[in-house]
Amino acid sequence: MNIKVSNFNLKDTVTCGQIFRFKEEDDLSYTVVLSDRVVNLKLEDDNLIVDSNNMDNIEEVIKSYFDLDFDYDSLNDKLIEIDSSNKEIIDACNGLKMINEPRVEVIISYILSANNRVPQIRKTLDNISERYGEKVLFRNKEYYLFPTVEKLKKVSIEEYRDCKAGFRDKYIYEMINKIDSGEFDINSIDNMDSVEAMEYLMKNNGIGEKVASCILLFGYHRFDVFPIDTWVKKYMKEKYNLEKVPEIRNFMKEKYDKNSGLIIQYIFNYSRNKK
DNA sequence: CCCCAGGTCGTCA
DNA sequence: TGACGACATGGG
Repeated sequence: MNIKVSNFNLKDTVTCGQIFRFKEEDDLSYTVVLSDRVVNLKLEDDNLIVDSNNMDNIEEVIKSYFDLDFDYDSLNDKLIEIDSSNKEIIDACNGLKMINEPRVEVIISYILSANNRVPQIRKTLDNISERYGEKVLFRNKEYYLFPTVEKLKKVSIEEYRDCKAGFRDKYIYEMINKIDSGEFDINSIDNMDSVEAMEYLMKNNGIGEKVASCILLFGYHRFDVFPIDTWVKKYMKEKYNLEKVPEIRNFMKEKYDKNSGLIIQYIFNYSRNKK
């Protein structure tokens, strides 16, 4: 089926480091494992061609996951108004959307991201999914959904280690069990402002400032938090001669306030692609 | 064999 | 608070 889209940059949205479990196909379409199904997406002009093993409610599912109904244009205009040099950065990844990732998956994914490389994060997530997630057949190939908490609560620290989680094995184990017991309530974050939400997330082992902001940005659509990583640091050093994280944080907060997370993601993408 | 990765933790001052 | 080494894993 087709979905009419405008200003949607499928490639950058999928590949810019928000999500890990996707594959670029030979025809330049993207196969992505969502929470309850596998989808293949191909962009032809303003048509998003969607295929899936489960087409129920597919338009709503895709629009929600890829944030297609959110108005980015006016935010982008605002960012350019604040600093006209942002035009180059935004143009470089124009149409990039902030994905709405399933919450448990985004928490586990970014716990894994600490001191880790993207291919390794992906491999570990695939291992966990293959061992404990539901198998799905799509276009004659096997895929595995990210496991439910019901499944993961039975997984031991050693088993996470076997999935190559490394020293983060215990963090995942603890987090899943807190989610299962209700000690950590993934939905209570909706009722917190971002400062409270950061504190709530960072009470857990394995979640620091960087991981917490990724979780809020990609899992909770919070544009007022922003991860500061090596690529952003590099850009800030070159452009503004800012090196320390607190300095960068204050600078961005003052300059962009509620939209710092969005411009940071553009900067990340820009800086990383430029190499 | 060393270095590092979308960092965080524990420890020690 | 702030600095600093350790930490699993795998690729360069």
